[in-house]
Amino acid sequence: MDAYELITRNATEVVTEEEVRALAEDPEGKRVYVGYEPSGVLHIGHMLTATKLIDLQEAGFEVVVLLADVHAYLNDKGTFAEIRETAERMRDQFLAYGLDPDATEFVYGSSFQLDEEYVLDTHELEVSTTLNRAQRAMAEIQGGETAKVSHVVYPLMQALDIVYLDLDLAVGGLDQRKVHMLHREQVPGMDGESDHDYEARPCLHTPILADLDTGVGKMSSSSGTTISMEDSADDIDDKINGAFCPPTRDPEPDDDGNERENPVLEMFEYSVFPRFDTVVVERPEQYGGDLTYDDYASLADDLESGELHPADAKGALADYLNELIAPGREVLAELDAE
RNA sequence: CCGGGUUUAGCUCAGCCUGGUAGAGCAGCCGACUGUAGAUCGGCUUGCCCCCCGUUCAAAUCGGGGAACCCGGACCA
Repeated sequence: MDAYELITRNATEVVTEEEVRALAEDPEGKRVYVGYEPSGVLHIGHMLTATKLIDLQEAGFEVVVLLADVHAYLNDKGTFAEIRETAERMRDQFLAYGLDPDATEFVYGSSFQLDEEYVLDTHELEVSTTLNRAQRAMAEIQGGETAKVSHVVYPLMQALDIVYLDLDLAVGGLDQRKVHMLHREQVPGMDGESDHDYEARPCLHTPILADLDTGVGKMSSSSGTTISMEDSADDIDDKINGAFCPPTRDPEPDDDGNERENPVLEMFEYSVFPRFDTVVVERPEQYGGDLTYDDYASLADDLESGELHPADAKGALADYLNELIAPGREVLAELDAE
């Protein structure tokens, strides 16, 4: 697999291909980031972007993980002290998940976002950005709540973070795309208070997993079923077993006409195969014995043809997810024991 | 600052006028059927009715006070 392929695999959107191809020519030492609001326990959505970061490390990138404490504060996630505490737990879990400690820099947002230059730049963006624009950028992140002033400042700061962290590439879930587009449109026109480079950076967007139980919409960490670092092996078995999984890549819409995905296949594609060269599906002799797959496509083909039964696929998915989660689960147990 | 509206199950809401300690839809859970899930059947759970005070034998319901949120007006002479 060449560098560009590795950098962009499983990405639903690359903005722009040309710019990322240029990075792929010499990825060594280039800087990429993802920003996360601190959260006590990583869920599979966090892990999905982390999987992409691991790809990028493999390609030679330096990874910056922004522990966005100020953003979490703006999004009403608790007192600043509480947020800082969960941020530390989050860092440990990312390392347990497989980020290379020598190639990963963890940065607290508050370590630079309160500097005078940064604050003035934020105000410059406030002047140049319409309320509508900022609100639209935030809509996906914000959820159903009524917009607060903090909600429109939030995406402006994200646009600036990419500048202040001296990045070459920004990564995020597809829900971050409007924020990234705001960065690309607004930042290049800035006067800017600092010595950083105010050029627009390319962006890479990872998929958003479908809801585990229905295949409709996106998996939510706040409601419904999600896979997280604190799940026991049994929890994962139960959750995966309950997942929506028709024997097809492309399920029919539900009765209300909502598009549906196959979340079991999505997790194989986006979480399991990027981290394991081969996947063994253990299967009782009566159903034909074990199956081995080297890539996602052949597994999905077998599910569609009926060669691989969904129940067996689920068993294998649960095992591999458990393997990915186990180190983080141990870290959490140690932290909680203190 | 002024005015109007809203607040009841996880969600959307009905009930309030005409007091008798709560309902629907959706969601969720459990079973049956499928070697998974879904669909389909069958069954089940859930409530500081925003808070406080009062009236009453009895308050989600009436009266008073307060809170949160939504919307609007005014201020710009």
